[in-house]
Amino acid sequence: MPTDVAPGTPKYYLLKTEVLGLIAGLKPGTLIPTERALAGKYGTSRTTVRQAISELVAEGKLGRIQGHGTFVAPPKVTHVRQLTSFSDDARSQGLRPDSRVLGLDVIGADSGVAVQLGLEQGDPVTRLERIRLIEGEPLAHEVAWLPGRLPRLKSNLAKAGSLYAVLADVYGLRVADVEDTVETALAGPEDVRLLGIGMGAPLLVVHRLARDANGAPVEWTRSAFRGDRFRFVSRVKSGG
Amino acid sequence: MPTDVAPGTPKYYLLKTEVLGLIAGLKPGTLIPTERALAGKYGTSRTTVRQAISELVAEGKLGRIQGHGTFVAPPKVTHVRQLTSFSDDARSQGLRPDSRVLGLDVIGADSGVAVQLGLEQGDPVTRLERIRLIEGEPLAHEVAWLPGRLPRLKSNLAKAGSLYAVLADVYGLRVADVEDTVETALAGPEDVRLLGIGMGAPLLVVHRLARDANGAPVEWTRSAFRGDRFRFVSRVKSGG
DNA sequence: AGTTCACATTGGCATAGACCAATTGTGTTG
DNA sequence: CAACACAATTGGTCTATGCCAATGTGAACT
Repeated sequence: MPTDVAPGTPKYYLLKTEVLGLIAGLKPGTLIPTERALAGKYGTSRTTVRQAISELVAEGKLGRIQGHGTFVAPPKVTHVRQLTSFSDDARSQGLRPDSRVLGLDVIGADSGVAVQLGLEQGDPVTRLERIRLIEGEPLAHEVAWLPGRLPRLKSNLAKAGSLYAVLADVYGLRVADVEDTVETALAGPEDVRLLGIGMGAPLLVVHRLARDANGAPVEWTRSAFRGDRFRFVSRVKSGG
Repeated sequence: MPTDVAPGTPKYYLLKTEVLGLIAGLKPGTLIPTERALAGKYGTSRTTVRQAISELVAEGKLGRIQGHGTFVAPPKVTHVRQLTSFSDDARSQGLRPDSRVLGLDVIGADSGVAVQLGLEQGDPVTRLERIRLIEGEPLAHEVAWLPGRLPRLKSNLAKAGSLYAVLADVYGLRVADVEDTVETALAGPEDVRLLGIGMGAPLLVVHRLARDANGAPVEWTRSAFRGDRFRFVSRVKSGG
């Protein structure tokens, strides 16, 4: 461990940089020593080792599986969050996207959804809940609310894959502009279950409101992306 | 504490929801019981209380000051990350922005910066390091690299405030489009020192590459925003 | 009245140890 | 040879405790 450090730097942070050096250049998937081994090697408690490793996991540098071990994580996936769909974007990077529908129902809008979509509370909305996967790994949990009923959406969605394509081609709903809100959040039990991540793992939560050319809301979506596996890119061109 | 919970839910998570209920409706700034008091009240160890509170702090729900206490945090600031400047955007929301210049030098480009700006390693670049404040609170740490030398930038910047305004009006550099990459990161010692946050606090790190109308790089910036105090908004209009 | 200093309080960091849960390898059994 | 049972290993959670660092308070002293 380094000796010439700024005073006040916590020991777990030194250990963190130590482990970072340890894994530099290693291939993703390579197992690193166990927590107990690291604690012994660096003369610290397992608690301290866990804090260091927890942060490296949160940053996407390491992954860990209970009963198996801690390993070097694969690099983050870059997601260009434009009008393009999740699927198209992934494919353009040579990645194999997939989507699993967890639920598709017509329900009464709760107050939050009603406000966003400009409806009255209780008005019928279509709720589509999906898990987004890349290379077979679940990376995002997405719940979309669409105004009204969309008959046969499930089968249409199965055929086309992309929600925006189905909305445009089948239902004549064209998205003209979107507004995304991006913030950080921490994984709760549901995120843990659906995404296979650890409690408290950082998430990038995106709320999207899509409108058609007349400004009428078409879609209100909440997406929770794994913060350790994702980064977003947005491009903006000047009007002038 | 709740009794009818999903099996396998950690105790610290129950405590977290408990505290969330405790602070619902309280004004920002209100002090909550001390960690030791909560540990006693809920029959847990202080370690567990700290884990629950740490996550609430990371989510921007609580804040804490050593020696003082733990308190309800003010709501997040929403930042519309467009071509508009930080200052203009804050002002448009009725907030008082400020900027503190930490450093302004001409240096030789390191390899990373050279790649982004399309220069050779060692070519002169102007490095501008700033802290961004809103309502007197430091919320972001920003380092910008600009190709070449920009004489008298410091005084011009002091007059205009906005970097983009100075670049356009004084140096004739007009930003035509930008590409932002947003990802999560965790605060290290330097972020802690500059932003007054806790070790390991979540950050929203944005890398921006700005180009002029000819596609020539104008600016390469790394910004670290406090993830507990910020959310980003981006609007995209369809071309068609 | 103002300043200084000691002390109690509160959060920050770290230790040591215990038990649980998931995984994996091993050996036994059918 | 396949299937199952079991034990070892490894990460996940929690307790109990100690000391440090920053803050605020109040007494003591100019």
